[in-house]
Amino acid sequence: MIRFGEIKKVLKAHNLRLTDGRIDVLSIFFKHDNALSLKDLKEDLGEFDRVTLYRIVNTFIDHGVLHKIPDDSGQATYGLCHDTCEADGHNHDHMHFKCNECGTIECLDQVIPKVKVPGYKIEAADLILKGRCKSCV
Amino acid sequence: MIRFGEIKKVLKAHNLRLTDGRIDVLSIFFKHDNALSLKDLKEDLGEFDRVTLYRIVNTFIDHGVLHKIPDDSGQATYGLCHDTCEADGHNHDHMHFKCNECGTIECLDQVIPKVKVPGYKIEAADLILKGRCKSCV
DNA sequence: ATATTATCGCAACAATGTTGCAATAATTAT
DNA sequence: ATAATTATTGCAACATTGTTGCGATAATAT
Repeated sequence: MIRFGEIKKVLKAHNLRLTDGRIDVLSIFFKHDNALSLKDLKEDLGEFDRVTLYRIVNTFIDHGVLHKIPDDSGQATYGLCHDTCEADGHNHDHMHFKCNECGTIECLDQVIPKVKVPGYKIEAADLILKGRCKSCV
Repeated sequence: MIRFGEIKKVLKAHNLRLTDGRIDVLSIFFKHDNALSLKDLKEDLGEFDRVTLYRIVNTFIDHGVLHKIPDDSGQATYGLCHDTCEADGHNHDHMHFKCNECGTIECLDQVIPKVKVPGYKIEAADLILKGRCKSCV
């Protein structure tokens, strides 16, 4: 069960107005514990304006509510941010996992190991593991 | 200087016919040492059929000549594969680097550190580092 | 309750992904 | 070297997704 108070808190914390669309989108993310693509969201929402959804997701990214997870399929997915993300910058250090079987992408708790590359200044990293998830092993 | 023999060898090795378009595309990859997007290629090629380019790149991926590097910009880039890639599967373990300054994406020689996640079967990994590249530090 | 300001919904266009198919080019067999 | 075979190209066409502008509408502040 998703509490409205939870949702409200998140939106307020990120300086976002409480609108129906945003509440619906955020609810969907709370309901799932995996990352979702725009397509997933659209399907879950049913009748919903494409552009509005696009803008809601982008606004969420800008305000540190969601983070974008790149995928070589071309279909990016989005995952909920942790408390550490704000409008002025994301702050992620966890890995992602993509299941080759069911296609699900999820955020893992594990932290990306720090690597060094001579001559380069590394500021952030994206690690996407691929294989079989818990449910598909 | 790019040798035609080099190009020919690669195409033949992957069971691909030697066509003008493929030679041109492959030349571009040999000429650069960073990954390239479809847009980059199109610009470099000048007059060139969009669909043909799209198919050439996809064919190259299918046959293990190029690999796709996901990027959260939505614009995927492509990099040359090493000898280990064949039509029946890619075999990469190197990291990628994206420069936040100049936008360039390159393949690094360094190998992605192996990680384990309890309950998951990991078969492959994509690591994209972000920061300042050698030229932009 | 009203003023202010952000968001929505729609139209519109751009860019990219994708398929079918006839024309053409590359390879193979003769 | 030529003909037969097979793969690739170029184009049209359509689907999907990204993106902007703008008036209507809804959310917050006064």
